[in-house]
Amino acid sequence: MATSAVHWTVNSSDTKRPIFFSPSFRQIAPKKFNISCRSAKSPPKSPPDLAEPAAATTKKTKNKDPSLSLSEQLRPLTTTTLSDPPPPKDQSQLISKPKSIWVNPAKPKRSVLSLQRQKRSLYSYNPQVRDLRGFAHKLNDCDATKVAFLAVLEEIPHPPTRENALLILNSLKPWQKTHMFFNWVKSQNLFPMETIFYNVTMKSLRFGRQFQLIEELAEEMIRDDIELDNITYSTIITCAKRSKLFDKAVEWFERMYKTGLMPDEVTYSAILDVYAKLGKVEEVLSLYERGRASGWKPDPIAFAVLGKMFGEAGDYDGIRYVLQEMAALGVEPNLVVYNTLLEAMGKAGKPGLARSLFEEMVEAGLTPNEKTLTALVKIYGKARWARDALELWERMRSNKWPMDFILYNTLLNMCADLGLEDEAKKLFDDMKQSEHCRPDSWSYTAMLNIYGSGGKVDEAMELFEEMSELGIELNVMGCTCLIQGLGKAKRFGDMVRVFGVAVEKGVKPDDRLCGCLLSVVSLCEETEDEDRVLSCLQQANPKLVTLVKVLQNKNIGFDTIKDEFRDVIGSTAVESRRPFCNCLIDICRNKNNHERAHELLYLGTLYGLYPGLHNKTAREWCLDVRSLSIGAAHTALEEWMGTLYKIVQREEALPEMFSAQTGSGTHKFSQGLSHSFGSHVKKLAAPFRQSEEKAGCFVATREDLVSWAQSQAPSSAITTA
DNA sequence: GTAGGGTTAG
Repeated sequence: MATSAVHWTVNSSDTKRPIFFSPSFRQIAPKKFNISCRSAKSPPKSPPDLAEPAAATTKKTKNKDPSLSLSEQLRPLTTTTLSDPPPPKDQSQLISKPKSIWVNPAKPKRSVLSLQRQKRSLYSYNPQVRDLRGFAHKLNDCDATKVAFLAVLEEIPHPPTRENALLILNSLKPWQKTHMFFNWVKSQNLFPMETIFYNVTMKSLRFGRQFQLIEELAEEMIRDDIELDNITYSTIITCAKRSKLFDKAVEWFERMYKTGLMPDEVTYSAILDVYAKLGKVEEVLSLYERGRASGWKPDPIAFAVLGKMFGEAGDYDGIRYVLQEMAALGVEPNLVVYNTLLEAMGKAGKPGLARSLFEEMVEAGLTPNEKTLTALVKIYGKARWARDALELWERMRSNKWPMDFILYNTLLNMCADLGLEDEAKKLFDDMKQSEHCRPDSWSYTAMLNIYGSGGKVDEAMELFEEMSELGIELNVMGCTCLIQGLGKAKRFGDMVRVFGVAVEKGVKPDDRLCGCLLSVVSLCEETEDEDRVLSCLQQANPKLVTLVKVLQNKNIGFDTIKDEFRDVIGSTAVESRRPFCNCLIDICRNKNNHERAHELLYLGTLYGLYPGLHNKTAREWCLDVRSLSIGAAHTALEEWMGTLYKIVQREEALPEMFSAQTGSGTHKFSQGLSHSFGSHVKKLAAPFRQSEEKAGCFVATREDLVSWAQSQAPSSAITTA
């Protein structure tokens, strides 16, 4: 056994423990990463080797036997992590030595990263800096053709010595210019091209996402025996990452190890981010730990990477782990870390904790920036925390915290989420008067959302005209909001016109827009209007129109309906399936075609569009219609009453309580499902009454229900399936 | 845009 190998496993007999095995870590170990599953009992058969420990005197360290790639090295870890048996129960040592550090002078552990960050060379002052900068600007401004560039190069004010060339190279902006200048300097053969020239050029190429060129330069360095250092590798890796070429990023990291170069913390956190972006949480954590075991004290950037990763996974335990690690290591979170963690808290669905974290940040003396506030506003909006959102807005204004147009738009979206029409209008006007935050397509969309759902059709149409005048693009969501508002106001003519303009301008109708058009169909009273709306829908989704027509043909049998329905729903985006079914039911009910409505509800249930519609416990049966349209909710109620009637007739067991949930419609613009459902209960003379404690909840006892059923004539009017 | 790493919108 290679005892000098990097620690793959935790030996329960070890007296020295890495800090990450502290009890606090165990309490909050992130999901899917149970370190305790690793045991010394079954280490990999041939523990892989990484590099030698860094020698204090050398800048970089070579690996004597770099035979295994990183992924090969990681594989045993990831395959054993989940399959190994849990460790022995005796954890008393862990608890008694939470702060011990993974360093045993008698048996030094292999390092996975160099603790010394690569030093940069120092610049000496160049007295010609002004001339050279000016010249670089000339090169930046000239035509990007080779001819034009070479013509300007003739005017170089001082000879292109190493220092002069480097200064110019550093001042060039578009990657094409940097690349041309680099090639020119190389062709002059005045001095050997050192690593720094490649690094500067690569950085510029990275701005242009020119990964292929960067890779060519790297290969050229290898060919010409020019050293690739940590700066070279981190630039290559991050360029690949930003171009979403993750396999390339990993490949170059592995190549680096194979040449024996140790990553420093910059390269190391770059690769952590690569694995994080790939969603490889276990790999990231094993790299993190092994870095920690090498004596690395991660900096805020590394923690931002971890925080982002856990946020993307919605993993709240992971977020707590990051906070805990920072506290244990005495690393103060900076603004970016706070921003990342706030965002992560939002994604993990923890608005209250996000709020506390924000207050902690402000108390620590940090000033929130646009990104901080955007994250928080979004969280409050999604949580429907109107009071917190408005208080925050007030604080933003009084503290003069920074605003940008993304924050403005997020505030507008928050207003739409909360139905804050006046506030939205004020924000929108602020934007119009501002210099740098003029309303864009997003802002208009948010306003169309607010006006469309708030029934302010004239205001919405005014914005629509304004957009045309200002040349602001109407996107599919704005179009949907507008059509929704116009449909509700029964302004079918305007609706058809808006749809036509939108399609003409390139809006591609999606399933949400089709669902919206379908809901407008359900609102039509005149055949003429219905035909106009259907003709729009015909352009967007002809199969859906066919289904609407088939449903209205009473001669067509259930099996055909079922086939057509399955066909349409199967090719519909998942989030639009239930709305489609709801609208189809509404359309049938409006045409007094109740039988079809019941068939559709049956089909919707059959294909899983209404999960959780019925909830049964021994004590209570509940009908939850909160995600149903009015027509669908009525249909479901009728269906339920029919079923309950039969159960009573058959004298089967019944619970004590029955309830129907419609929701109370906290949203200002909600349709009043509760009210309409209540009317339908009355119409059916169903024994439910509105609960006094809970709005949007209708309740009945077993006795109510039994006496109701007994009072019904056997040929009850209630439709039963 | 200091030769290299991390954060904002349906």
